[in-house]
Amino acid sequence: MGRSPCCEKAHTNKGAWTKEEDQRLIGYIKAHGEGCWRSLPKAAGLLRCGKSCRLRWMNYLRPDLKRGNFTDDDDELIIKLHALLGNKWSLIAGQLPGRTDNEIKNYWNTHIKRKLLNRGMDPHTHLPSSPAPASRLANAPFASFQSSTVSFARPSPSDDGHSSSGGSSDAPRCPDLNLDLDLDLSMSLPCSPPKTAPPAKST
DNA sequence: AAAGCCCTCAACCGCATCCTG
DNA sequence: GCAGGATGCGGTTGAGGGCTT
Repeated sequence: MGRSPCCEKAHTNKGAWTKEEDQRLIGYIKAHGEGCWRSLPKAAGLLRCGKSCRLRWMNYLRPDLKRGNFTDDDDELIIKLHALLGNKWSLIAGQLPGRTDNEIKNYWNTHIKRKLLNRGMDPHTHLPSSPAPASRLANAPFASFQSSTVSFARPSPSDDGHSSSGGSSDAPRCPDLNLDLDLDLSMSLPCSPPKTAPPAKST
């Protein structure tokens, strides 16, 4: 089916945002709040698609964003969450206040993937990428997490390959596991302090 | 000092899901 | 119950910067 474009592409800017555009967007959202992304660009005087505005705000302009410097704890948490959730970046981001799904996704692809590969682990399955001796497993902190903490049955993301976007029939939102994330995570993070602070909801 | 290569991050695109009429 | 519209998510791409040769 021909999906109508989300905006009049002929009249929208694309590419990097300018300072002025940022200021307009920030000013508008401060005055009117988030929401109605489709109509926001026009109302704010921006020649941008609503999706682009939302993305810019969510990933870059939001005041509560914590940028740069992932800690080792963050790394481990992301790895564990990825083992639990797969490529559900927004869910993972939800456990890391101040971080965005895009940021985590990029960080995963650039840093953590390599980190896991260096540990001899497959970044998709979180299993040893090659038949590894037990001693090697013991060297990987996450391996112990795998075997001892994560005993839930989760079809490996790359197992079927087409788990993309969870577009499978009538499955509920998180079909793969019982997502008591808040509980499970807070009690299964051996290496991180009780940092299960809920997303900083100011006001 | 210059050229080429690699890495990182911001942004875009298309699809899936949710919500409302 | 159905259809259409809006929003959110994940994958992918391109530009810019830094590093190496």
